[in-house]
Amino acid sequence: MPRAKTTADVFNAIAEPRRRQIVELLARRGALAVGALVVTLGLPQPAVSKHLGVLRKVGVVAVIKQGKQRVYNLEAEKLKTVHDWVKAFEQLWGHQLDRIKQRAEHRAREQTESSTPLKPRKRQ
Amino acid sequence: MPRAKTTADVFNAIAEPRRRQIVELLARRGALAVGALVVTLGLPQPAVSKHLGVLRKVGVVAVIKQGKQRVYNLEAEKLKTVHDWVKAFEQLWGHQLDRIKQRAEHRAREQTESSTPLKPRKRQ
DNA sequence: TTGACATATTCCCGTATAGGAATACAATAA
DNA sequence: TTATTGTATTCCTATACGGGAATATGTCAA
Repeated sequence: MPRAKTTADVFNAIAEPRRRQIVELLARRGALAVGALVVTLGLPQPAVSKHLGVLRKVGVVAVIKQGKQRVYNLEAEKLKTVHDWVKAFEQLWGHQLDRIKQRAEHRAREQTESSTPLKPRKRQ
Repeated sequence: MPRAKTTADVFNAIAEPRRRQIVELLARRGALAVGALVVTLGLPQPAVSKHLGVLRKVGVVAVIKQGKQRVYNLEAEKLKTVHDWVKAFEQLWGHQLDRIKQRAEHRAREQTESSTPLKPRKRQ
């Protein structure tokens, strides 16, 4: 199986730096038409349209027609998925790194059903 | 240019569901040897080793040798990059979605230097 | 040594890209 | 209609994947 499609989920969609840039822009400046994004990003228009297509397929942006323009705006809630996922590990960085690592090394002993006897590890 | 390497940055690395699973496991159960991950994930060992290789290259996990085992543990700080990125959009979801959309539509008018005059948009 | 176990690496394959170039489509104006 | 502007789509190519199978490497014990 190859890599998942970029449109498979939000994680894949925002893996591409340009697409993250687009998200940032829409967040900072509100909804923007394709042309505005083209100018700001300095990318060829088809490239921008393609990236927007990916973001749209995963629901991170939405379009509204406005004359001949297509105005894209951010659907930030869709980023909540990612937020919630990383947030779960928030407590693991910051301060008590050492305690975490110790616990980790401790657990490392009861690995693998073959439970290889390992020399005792100085704990706590 | 093809898609960026999965080892290009943390965003690309965690785009793969199995790798997110590995991260979750290491967070929940502390450091684990490859064998333990193989058992828990139900994946062939080479697959697990490859995923760990990617996570290791971007610094999300670290290895320590322990006998013939390789014990991997999470380096959660590396996920902070992602956390910080999405956190910036936190305020955009939640309640006042409508107000945001309104502002967006408002801004949509001063798009594109060609500043196409657009008919006023019914608001509220 | 040899053997057994744990893990990593290599090779193959079908699939999916991102970017560039060219073109198609849509909406409006004249 | 035709022309023009704004955007999307198609075709191309080089690159990179993830999984499977097979094999290599490493570490310890006998």
